[in-house]
Amino acid sequence: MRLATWNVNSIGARLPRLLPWLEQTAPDVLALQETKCADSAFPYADLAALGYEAAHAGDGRWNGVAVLSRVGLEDVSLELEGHPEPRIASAQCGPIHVTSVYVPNGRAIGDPHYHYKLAWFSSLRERLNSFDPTQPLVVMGDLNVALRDSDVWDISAFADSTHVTPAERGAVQALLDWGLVDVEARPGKGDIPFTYWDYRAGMMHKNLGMRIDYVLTTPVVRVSDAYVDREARKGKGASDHAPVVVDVEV
DNA sequence: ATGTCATCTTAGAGATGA
Repeated sequence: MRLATWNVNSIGARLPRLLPWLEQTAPDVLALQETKCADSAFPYADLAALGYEAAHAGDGRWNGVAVLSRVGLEDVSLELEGHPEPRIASAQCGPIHVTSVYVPNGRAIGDPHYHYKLAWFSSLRERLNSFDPTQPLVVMGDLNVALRDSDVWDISAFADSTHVTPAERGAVQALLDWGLVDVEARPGKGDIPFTYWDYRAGMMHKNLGMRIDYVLTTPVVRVSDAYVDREARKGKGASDHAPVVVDVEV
């Protein structure tokens, strides 16, 4: 099976890039983040034409997540207890239970959104208690955390910044401690497999990026290949995130 | 690194968030 995750930064704006990418890459399951789309405007028909069912949580301008699948879509859940924003969507997709997550950005250390981010992570970890780490399970999406110093272009630029604090890293580590494995994409042409580059200041051109999009799997999901599709980040009309593509066997 | 992008309000540029 081929799994992928992609923060598309508006599915409406990205549809001319997303649909050809789906045809070319042909994932069996795709987790989307930042659809920025009311459910009534979600392009179900365009996706169905390519063979995908979709479970979408979205309320308009901000956030919004989805799970697309062409191998079945059962037991859909769009809720994280205590957190009404549409930041989680999960479903059983064939043999694997898949969850798409868009973790709050946090904005600045000490900001109310920073505490919200940590609380959201805590709820996500609690939610795992209703699952079995010996079963095939994937949690993927935009975690808005760089686990290691090497996951950002220059750690010295992140003094007093979010995404790299011990508390945020600890929140991701808690997911790993439950039994999830952080799938490491193979490097491209000698580059670090960043997944996000700011639109501003030529960051993509200079490869000043961050690895903040993750595919986390239980160990029974055997990974045969994983890569970041940097081509999808290039050119006109790109998202500021690149997709992460992972081939697995269950 | 702060050089962009997407969306909403409301009719054209500013606010917001990332």
